[in-house]
Amino acid sequence: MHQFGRCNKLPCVAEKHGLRERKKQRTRQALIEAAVRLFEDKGYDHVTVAEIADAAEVSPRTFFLHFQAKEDVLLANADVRVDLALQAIAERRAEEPLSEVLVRATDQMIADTWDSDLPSGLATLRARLAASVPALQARLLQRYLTAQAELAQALHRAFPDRLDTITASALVGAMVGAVSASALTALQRGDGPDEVRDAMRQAMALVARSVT
Amino acid sequence: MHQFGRCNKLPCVAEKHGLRERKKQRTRQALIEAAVRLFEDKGYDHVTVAEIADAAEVSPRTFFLHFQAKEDVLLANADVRVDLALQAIAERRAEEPLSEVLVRATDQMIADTWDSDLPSGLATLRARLAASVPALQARLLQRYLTAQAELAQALHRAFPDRLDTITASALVGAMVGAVSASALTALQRGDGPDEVRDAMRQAMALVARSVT
DNA sequence: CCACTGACTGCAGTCTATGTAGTGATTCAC
DNA sequence: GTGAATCACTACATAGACTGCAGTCAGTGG
Repeated sequence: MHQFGRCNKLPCVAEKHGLRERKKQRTRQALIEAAVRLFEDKGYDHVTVAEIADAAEVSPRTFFLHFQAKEDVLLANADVRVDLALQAIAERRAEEPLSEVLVRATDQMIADTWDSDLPSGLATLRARLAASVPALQARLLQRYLTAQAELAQALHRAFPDRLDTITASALVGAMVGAVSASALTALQRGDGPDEVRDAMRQAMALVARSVT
Repeated sequence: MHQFGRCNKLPCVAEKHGLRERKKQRTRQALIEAAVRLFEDKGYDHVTVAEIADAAEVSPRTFFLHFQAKEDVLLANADVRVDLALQAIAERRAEEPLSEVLVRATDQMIADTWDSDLPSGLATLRARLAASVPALQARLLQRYLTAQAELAQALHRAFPDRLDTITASALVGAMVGAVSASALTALQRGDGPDEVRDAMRQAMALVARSVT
């Protein structure tokens, strides 16, 4: 379920960063796993940060050294996906049309979600909790917004003539909005990983059609 | 579902629900005004609920009898009027194409939101704070998000052959995502109300193009 | 071997938010 | 009118998220 020792950060280059760093990542992973398990058991609201820390055998204070807020422990891998999309945009081939870049970037994110979050059930848990816990929902949206801003800026820089700032924002907003909405609907319908991925791709294709 | 919403804005004198109700609305208004003034003075983060309550000459406990959370005091009158969009969908004329219904519904929300926010003196502050305070940002979009499911369902019912559940979700998600993202970008750029509205319309048109 | 960094700890404190038990002013039933 | 019910509001207490500070100690690098 939770792959051990898997490199969930960027390219596994930074893996050899000494014992100290490895310990830190082990603590972080322990916190995440403890949190997920407790959330599944007792529900988000009935789990305190102190409990999570206790289950991970660290001080409560340490939790906040790793995560800005209680909610963030569930969004731990979100940053990686944004980086993937940014990279995909940066790697634009000469004369590659906008629609292709957009699809490639989005497909990267979908693929990563399918790889890491969907099989582990993390995506399902997150969707279920996000639907029922307002604080989490808010935080999730906030994350999406900052990510969207980054992506929009990158896209605007990649196509300075074609896309003004507003259009770039709208395009990214449409893409993220469509993909997450369809994913959420599929998840709530009880679809399996493959079906969820297909729903996301379908949404992506829909938005891609608006850029010709 | 809807609070008694005759007039949620300008001084609606005719609300003669007895002395008790009038007193309640007076303290509510006092809380809002105190909050706005303090937020302008010291910034959102540096104002505590206790201070707001104190300035309004009520107990801190009373604040939470009127508002679910600190953020809500600024969004008190900024309800998302989903009804208008739902109504616009329900009023679909025979043979009216999907894209037109979509645009009509979205335009309703844009126009109404903006019209009712403009005359209020708080609109500017709310926009500025919504663009800069993450917690508010999230709370505001959260309201739109809750509307998405309703809208998607309505759209699916209006076009049962044309739109399956996933596509309807994707479409609504794309629309809301695009409009929100472009509005936020415009706001953060310092645009005035009219420019923000134009940005929203531009985003709407972009998404509308994906349905032919 | 030793200075230094940095992950982690414990504690005290702030602030949001809620539960509980009241009080007093309105409102209603008779 | 008068007693009872209602309800906004209060004071008090508490949970729990999060922070600042002053450390400890293991890991790192010279």
